[in-house]
Amino acid sequence: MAKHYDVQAAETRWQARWIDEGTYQIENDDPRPPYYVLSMYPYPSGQAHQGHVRNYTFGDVLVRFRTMQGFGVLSPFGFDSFGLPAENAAIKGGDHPLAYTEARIAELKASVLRLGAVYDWRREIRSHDPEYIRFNQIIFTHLFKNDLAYRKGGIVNWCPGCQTVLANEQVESDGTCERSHDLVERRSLEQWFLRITNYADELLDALDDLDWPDRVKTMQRNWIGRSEGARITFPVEGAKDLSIEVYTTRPDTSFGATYLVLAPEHPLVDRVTTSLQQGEVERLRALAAQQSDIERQSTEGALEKRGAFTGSYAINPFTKSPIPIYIADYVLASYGTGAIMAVPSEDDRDFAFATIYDLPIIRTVAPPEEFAGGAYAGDGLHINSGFLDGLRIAEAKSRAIDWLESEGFGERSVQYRLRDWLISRQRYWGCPIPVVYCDRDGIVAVPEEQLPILLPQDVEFLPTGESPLKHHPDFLHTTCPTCGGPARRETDTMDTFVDSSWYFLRFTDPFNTVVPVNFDAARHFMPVDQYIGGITHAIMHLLYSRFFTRALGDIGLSPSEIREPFSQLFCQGMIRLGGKAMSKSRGNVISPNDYFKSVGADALRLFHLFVGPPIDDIDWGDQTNEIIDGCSRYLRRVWRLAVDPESTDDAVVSDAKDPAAETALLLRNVHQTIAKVTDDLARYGFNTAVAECMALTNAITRAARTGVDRSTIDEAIDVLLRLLAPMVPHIAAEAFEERHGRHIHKEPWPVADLALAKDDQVVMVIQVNGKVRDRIEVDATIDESEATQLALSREIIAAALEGATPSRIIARPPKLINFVL
RNA sequence: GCCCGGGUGGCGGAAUGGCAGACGCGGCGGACUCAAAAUCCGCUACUUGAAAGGGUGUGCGGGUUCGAGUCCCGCCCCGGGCACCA
Repeated sequence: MAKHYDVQAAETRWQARWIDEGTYQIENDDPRPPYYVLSMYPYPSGQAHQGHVRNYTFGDVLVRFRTMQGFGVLSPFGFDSFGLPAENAAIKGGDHPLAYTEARIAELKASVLRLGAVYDWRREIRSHDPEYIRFNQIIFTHLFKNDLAYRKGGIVNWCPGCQTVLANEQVESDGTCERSHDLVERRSLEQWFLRITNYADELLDALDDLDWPDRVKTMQRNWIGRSEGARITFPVEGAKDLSIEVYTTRPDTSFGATYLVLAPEHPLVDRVTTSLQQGEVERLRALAAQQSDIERQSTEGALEKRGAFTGSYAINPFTKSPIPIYIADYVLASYGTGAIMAVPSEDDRDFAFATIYDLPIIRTVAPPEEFAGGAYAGDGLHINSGFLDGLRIAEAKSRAIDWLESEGFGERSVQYRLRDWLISRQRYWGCPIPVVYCDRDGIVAVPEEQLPILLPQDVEFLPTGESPLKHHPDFLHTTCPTCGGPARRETDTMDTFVDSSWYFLRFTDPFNTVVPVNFDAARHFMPVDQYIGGITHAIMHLLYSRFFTRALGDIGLSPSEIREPFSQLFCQGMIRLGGKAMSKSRGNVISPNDYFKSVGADALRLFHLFVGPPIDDIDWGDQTNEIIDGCSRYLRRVWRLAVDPESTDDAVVSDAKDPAAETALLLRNVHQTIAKVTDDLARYGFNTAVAECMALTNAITRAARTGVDRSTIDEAIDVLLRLLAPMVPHIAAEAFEERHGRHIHKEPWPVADLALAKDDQVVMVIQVNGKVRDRIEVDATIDESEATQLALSREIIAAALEGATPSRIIARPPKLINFVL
């Protein structure tokens, strides 16, 4: 009597067993070669969605595959459990963020367990755990002491929807908040920053050697935005002690600098503005201050209203001529020196501005004959440029800088688009910044032994837009750790990206209660061999993590030789429903739970692996359920083949051929499949790995019908089950146990015997003038002349040649022969 | 505007410069069944042809090559990222 496969029972039984037996627990002194597979830890949003399923399935396949290959695989899981949704829910009258978050974690964890993804759960991290908070705060105080964390006032991004400031990385290019999509405002506030800019060059240069997708590397390069040029000092005419420094990437065009432009917020604006121009300058400053970034960066609108003359002049050090000083909103205070020299002949914006304000335009690079007019940014010979005349751009640049340096008017300078990372948030549900403000001692970091500073539980969540911590006297009022006098506690919490910037290091030894990172464990497992997650984190999380890994190393909290956290990164495609990315905030989520109940986790996993290349986006559409049913059907077929062979024996015989040849064919198939699947899994070719397994299944079915002996078929089935084990772990385990009483996930990965995999008969294609005219089966060792003779002996070929003698014969035995007339 | 991807049957997708369409979905036909479901077997790019066979075909136009989905040049379309950064 055939054994029925009860999907629910089998899947939950194996899931319990992997945990109970600690199959995927790993010790830090494990003697096997280490291998670290990590899926980006999720924000706990409740039930898993298909994006999670996809991510964790890919990771799980690698964990199980590498384990079977003999690696000591570290596969941890955790939750990025601080964040706004929990607090917003509380404000809307829901549970306390803590209760809310833990309930959502429980839901998500249940889905992950039910998917059959395996982790060393002893290592689970939750960002809101007091222990994790403590280490986060210890790291912060070390960053503070090493001057990598600092407090600074200035213009910052304020999201009215989230009621907090944001890092530059969290503002989209259209000036909206990356979370809430509210228009971000500019406010002048004092905030906490981390000095990521100290690492700008290293973060940029190290990208070259990283095995990451090019688009992610490009995005990081653009974000860091290194540019090389010069700072040039322009003395202000008639004011001995006053000069304006500009940054330019084109010092070679300095002879064409016909005016200067300061950002409206530039500190010298007041000093260079004459009383006559006061009104005009004030009008523009007021306008710029109230404008959002989006308006200010718009290229639309009349430039007439966007600039103002200050009334003063500066001396161009190259020409010694006085040039007017303007202010304009298109010059950003935060980049370079907040002031530019305008060269209208070689810069589009300057050209447009100069045209409207009727400022002189002097060409310093000769444009080509056919040039239509306007600003010319291309290469050419310099003109009107004194000692630079006749030079091309590159040479002129370096000569100009040499001159500036020798004359004392400026120097070579490198600028970055990257700004320091603003990490303070005016919200409750995050890691408190462990600092107090004392009237006597100023800003004081809380000593390590007094950490963690935990969030008070007894707070009220009101829709006032202010952090409840500000109104919690017991939290707010404290004593200064230095002088013991009264002090005020910092009420801002950290950006949750801080939590996720080092959790992968913590995973290597989360049991350690003394230090954030255990050096030995980090050296053993780091860097992460395979990091898997969405492209949405291409800049923020991945850049911050690269920065943290370096910074922690440099301040002695982690081994300093570990510079890069993730040696290989894989960004899976999105899942779209109705043309839109599937996400909880859009409410177009398809829960995996229904599929667990109907077809089971294996079928759903198989679908995600098979449907297409993992890097591509997938559309969840009308056909999706049919494909999932097809996956389920395939698995039932494998079950019957492996556990219930009688059902296939019924159909036997009709096809009986030469059993010896068929047996050899099957064996060849088996070993070719092993080679292909092994290769595919190592390079994320999951869809083709599945296809190969299906093809092998077809071959075994046919072999059973054509009289191949039982032992060869059994051998093939056992290989098939082992190849499938990482992808569909439950049914493979159940079938293998049924057949052998052993645990398939403790079996070694099959190794291809290349001698057996070799074809001895192959199909040779015969072409005439590159067109396929015939194909014949030949010996794989056939040589050129044999192949040619054989091909010429074919009637079809003789007919195609029409008696002519080929002028050329391209022979590529045993695959192809091409007669060229 | 700049920088990445991508464009292959009815659909998802395969193809180290060498048989285009593996594998699957859907469809069609058959076997089993009283019947249905399930399962199994076969066919399934387009076109012409009764058939054998022929012709055409990987977004468009050129090129390299004995041979191009694949390499090169120029376009078109789709998706994504960046964009007063001096």
